[in-house]
Amino acid sequence: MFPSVNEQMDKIRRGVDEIIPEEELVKKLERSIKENKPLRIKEGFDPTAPDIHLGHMVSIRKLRQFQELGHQVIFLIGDFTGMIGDPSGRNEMRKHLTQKEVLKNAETYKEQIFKVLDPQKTMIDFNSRWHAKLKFEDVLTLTSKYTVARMLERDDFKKRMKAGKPISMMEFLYPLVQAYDSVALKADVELGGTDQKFNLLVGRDIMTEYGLEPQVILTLPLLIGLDGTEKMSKSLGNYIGINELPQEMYGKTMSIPDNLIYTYFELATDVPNEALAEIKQALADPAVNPMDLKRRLAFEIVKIYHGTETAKQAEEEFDRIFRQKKLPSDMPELRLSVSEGKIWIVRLMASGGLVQTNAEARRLIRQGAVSIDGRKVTNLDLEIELKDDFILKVGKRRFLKVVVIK
RNA sequence: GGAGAGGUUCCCGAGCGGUCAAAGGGAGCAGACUGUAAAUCUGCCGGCGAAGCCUUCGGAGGUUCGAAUCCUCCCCUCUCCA
Repeated sequence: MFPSVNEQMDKIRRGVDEIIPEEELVKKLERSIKENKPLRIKEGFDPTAPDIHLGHMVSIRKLRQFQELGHQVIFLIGDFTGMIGDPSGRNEMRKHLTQKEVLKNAETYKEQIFKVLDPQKTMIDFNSRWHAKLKFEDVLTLTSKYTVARMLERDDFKKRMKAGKPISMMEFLYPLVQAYDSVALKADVELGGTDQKFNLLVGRDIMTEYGLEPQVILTLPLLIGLDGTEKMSKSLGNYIGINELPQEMYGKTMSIPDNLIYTYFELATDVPNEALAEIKQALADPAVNPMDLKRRLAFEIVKIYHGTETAKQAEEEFDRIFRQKKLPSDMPELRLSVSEGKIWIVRLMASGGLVQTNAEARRLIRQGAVSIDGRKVTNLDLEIELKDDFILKVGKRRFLKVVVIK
């Protein structure tokens, strides 16, 4: 029923940062095979961020692999922990979401994760289910099982203490709250980013305290975002969302720094391990243009979320616009009436949605980024006579077709 | 409870009575170059039909011809002592 332990471990190990401890995972797998019982694989998600991006997909895809191996995935929505906010960095206490909002976000999650996960082998749960019921007494019991010194070992807390940054008591409790999720779910394995290592380890300790077999921890590298330095995140805007248009996805992928190509192949695509090795070699070869590998990467990524055909189209479109410098096959239109006579270039850019403010429009014109039907605009006061249709281009990739209605 | 330090534009971080829409870095955007929305270099980077004006430096008042800078109260944070 289940593949052999070795076979499973091979698959599980790819793209993983750490398995803590590996021997325990092997034992769990052995037992699972013997008793013909799937392992319970858990990962927690923030209820406020239903915009899933490639960074989230690194671990979600790993969950999928566990499903392929026959295991049970528990997709835990941290609607309770969400109001605390994970104490990573500078984020603050979150707003308490209503039941309605939580369910709505959960729907959004489903719609996205099931592009990759198998709904049959996915259990979606909410941690408010147990946390909301805990009495203060239970909370005290939980806190009695861990010490301040150990909690301060968390790298983030340590740094903030040193830097004189605030740590709220609530945040301080966060790892314990999350750890209790594993107790409630009796998880066999918990996945998370490398930044979650501490929290996941607390989960192990707390499970033992509650007389359960501790979960095995699997940490996955954090995917670096489009900027090439920070981890991919919605708040930094350096992400590729899996619901984005194929065109956007392709282009954004092409915008990653070349030195990230391999990592993206490894963490964000399905290319087999042998192909990965080839790619690594090719990247080291000065005769190979990294662009070609990046095109392949962009193609692979779009393919996962939109299918092969669409990925091809995205590629053609990208080539047309950026390599051949031609017009896109499809662009937003702005309809204006001849009766308006003339329109000021700056106003046109703003009303066409090409810029946010007039100042931005002026700036772009000054920088030589604006053209009409291919002719550069240099005059800030230009009044355009509305006679025939024309194409307004701003920068390399903002286009607007102005249609004049007669 | 006591004594200090601090809250600055998207982020980090300088400024400490006018020359401040506020140094520097990051992000972002643009141009050049190119092999790509890579890298690199250069420029821009609150708003307004704009050589003037408006809004911004935790909040509310006040001093002053003039405040991010000084004073008062309030909110928030940190450090040390208890």
